[in-house]
Amino acid sequence: MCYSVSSLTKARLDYARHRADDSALIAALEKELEELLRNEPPLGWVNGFAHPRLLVFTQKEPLMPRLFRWGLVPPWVRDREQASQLAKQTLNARSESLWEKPSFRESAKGQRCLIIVDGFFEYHHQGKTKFLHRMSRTDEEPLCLAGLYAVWGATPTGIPYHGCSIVTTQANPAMALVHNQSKSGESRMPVILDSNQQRVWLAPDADPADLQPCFRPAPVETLRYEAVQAPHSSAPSHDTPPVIQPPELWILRQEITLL
DNA sequence: CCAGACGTTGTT
DNA sequence: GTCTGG
DNA sequence: CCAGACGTTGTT
DNA sequence: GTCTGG
Repeated sequence: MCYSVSSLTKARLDYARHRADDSALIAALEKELEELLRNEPPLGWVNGFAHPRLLVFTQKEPLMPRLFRWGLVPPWVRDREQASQLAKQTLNARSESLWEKPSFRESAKGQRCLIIVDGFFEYHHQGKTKFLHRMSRTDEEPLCLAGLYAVWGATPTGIPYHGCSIVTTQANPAMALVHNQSKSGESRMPVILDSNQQRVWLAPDADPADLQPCFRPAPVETLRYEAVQAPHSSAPSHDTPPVIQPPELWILRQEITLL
């Protein structure tokens, strides 16, 4: 799950308000953000395998906006080829196994981050037809996802690669319906942090037990679940796919409302 | 010992 | 050429 | 994004 | 770097 997101300039800027509480700090942060995003195209739809740059706030510098590529490469990776292979395997990180996986455990200890997007995408299947859905917050705020990051290839020759990974957890009931695999198939969603959980996730001294409560699936009412026109190309798109209302999804709509 | 993996999701 | 999988 | 598949028969 | 599988 969570292999595509959207990340627009407005949402990125909106987020500045949450990262600070006095007006001077907010102004400074907004300035940093505008600088950082000046030449950064807005992404209405982007596939993780394209490794786009996403807006993150790190545990080390919680008030400094950064752009990290989607796809974490652990520091022990030897060569470029292996790095690009790893980056494709680390778009997501299971919250249940963060502490054991060689690719994630060092990042889990000291390189956690917040990843700011305004939506993520998932397919709903009906027979041979699939309907792309976009999930966003009902309160119109950007989504703050739990993330891990790592820096790779800090050599004299090249610029190091900054990569990140989106932490996932069990799907909430609405996501399970949208992502209708039912039965033994387990459905997943990204870990979405409220403002309290954001502080916990970035706390430098947090241990696994402290972080566990962050992994609770977001309440159903936190998100809006909309069918959208699936992009024709897998290339990153400036435009957010438009919302559609196919009659085939009337029952699904009803089921979600009744939750 | 040493080469090879190191990951996730969904099987509609 | 087009679809799928990672 | 981009590499890889794209299929059938018949069973040491 | 560390673990697993053959």
